[in-house]
Amino acid sequence: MEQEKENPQTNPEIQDKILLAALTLFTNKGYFNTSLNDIAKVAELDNTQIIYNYFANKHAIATTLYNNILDNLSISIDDIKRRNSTASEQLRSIVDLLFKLTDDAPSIMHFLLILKIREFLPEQRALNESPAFIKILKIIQTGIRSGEIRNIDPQLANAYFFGVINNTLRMVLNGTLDKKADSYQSQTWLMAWNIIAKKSSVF
Amino acid sequence: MEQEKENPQTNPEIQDKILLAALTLFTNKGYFNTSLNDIAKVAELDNTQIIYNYFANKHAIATTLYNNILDNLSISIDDIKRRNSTASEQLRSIVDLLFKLTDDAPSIMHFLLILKIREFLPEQRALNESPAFIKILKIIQTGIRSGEIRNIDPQLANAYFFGVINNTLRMVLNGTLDKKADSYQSQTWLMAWNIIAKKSSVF
DNA sequence: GTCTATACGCCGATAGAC
DNA sequence: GTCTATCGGCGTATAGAC
Repeated sequence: MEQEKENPQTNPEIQDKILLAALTLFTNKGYFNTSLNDIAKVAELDNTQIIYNYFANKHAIATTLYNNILDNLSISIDDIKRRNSTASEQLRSIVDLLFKLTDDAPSIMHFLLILKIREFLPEQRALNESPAFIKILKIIQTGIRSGEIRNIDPQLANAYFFGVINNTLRMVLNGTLDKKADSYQSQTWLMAWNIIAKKSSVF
Repeated sequence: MEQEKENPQTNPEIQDKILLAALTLFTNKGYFNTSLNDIAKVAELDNTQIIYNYFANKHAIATTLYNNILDNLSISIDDIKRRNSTASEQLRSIVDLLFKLTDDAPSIMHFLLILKIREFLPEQRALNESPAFIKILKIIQTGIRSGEIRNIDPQLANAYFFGVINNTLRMVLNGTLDKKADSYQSQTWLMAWNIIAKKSSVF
């Protein structure tokens, strides 16, 4: 009922088209302003009802989107942790990923940073309770123990660091900052990192 | 049609009750999950139709709420500018106001920081184009000219400073930070100010 | 100005022919 | 698996009696 059907008897490309159309529409107009008809049109389906071959209902489309995005993020973070040893390097790589996503896949970042997901997926756990975000908090905790990060409440460090990062990206997404995210990245990273770093050794 | 009726022939207290009920419900459940019936119930009206004596439609309720909140904010900022001379003092007072509001009127801050207003009020200008937020940007620009604030893009300074402030308040509002906003205020102000201040003279 | 009744539109979802 | 037809519900808004 609430999930993606397990055996879509049809083209998996169509499923992707539906998900992509839904992502675009949800971020542009909002979940409640988007009808299944809208999704079918943007996905270039002949018929609205085709959607029901792939998803039980509109809600299931949003759930799948949400899970796909968070799963990918979680996998990327695992990868980053494997490739980098220090908290500083790991956070630096995560910031790198988020800025890249903002330029290359703004809808995904819009979904994560701007949409009020609880409004249409009330049964899903909050973003900061998802594996991806728990892993980020753990990186911060590790950084505090290793002495890289100042000894403050990890949640506060998290709030400060990603306050700077995410707010900058939000302003790129909504056009208040008019250049590509990429052009703000190095400066923004420095600012965010220096807030929580033990010494401002980066300057 | 889209506005509050000019001559409500009835009790203005009822209008306030409707607005307060709507604010509560919009922030708790979201605009689209809130029906006029819900609002009537929370406002303790005998009848849903009474709402139409005060507002042309649901949309007009949201518009009035939005304008009231932004008007009050703008007035408070005018007041703050009158009472304080330096950019640092003015920003400090604005932060003070925002933290107070978070503890005393969380719905208002929830409306400002968490709701995706464009989704249900698409015709309204964006938050950062409202008088209140333009005034804040001007304070930052003044601070840069006077040498209090480092010479960077004012919008970037804005993004960094309020990234820290607003993200902290967001986490208080959603419970990720479990104490009152008040207990994080002085530390958070220091962090935010030191990002944009010319010298870290505050330490 | 209050309140009941009801119209109307939209949209999600189902049924069933092919 | 496609597609047409249609149901049913919800919620906004109107009409009109009192």
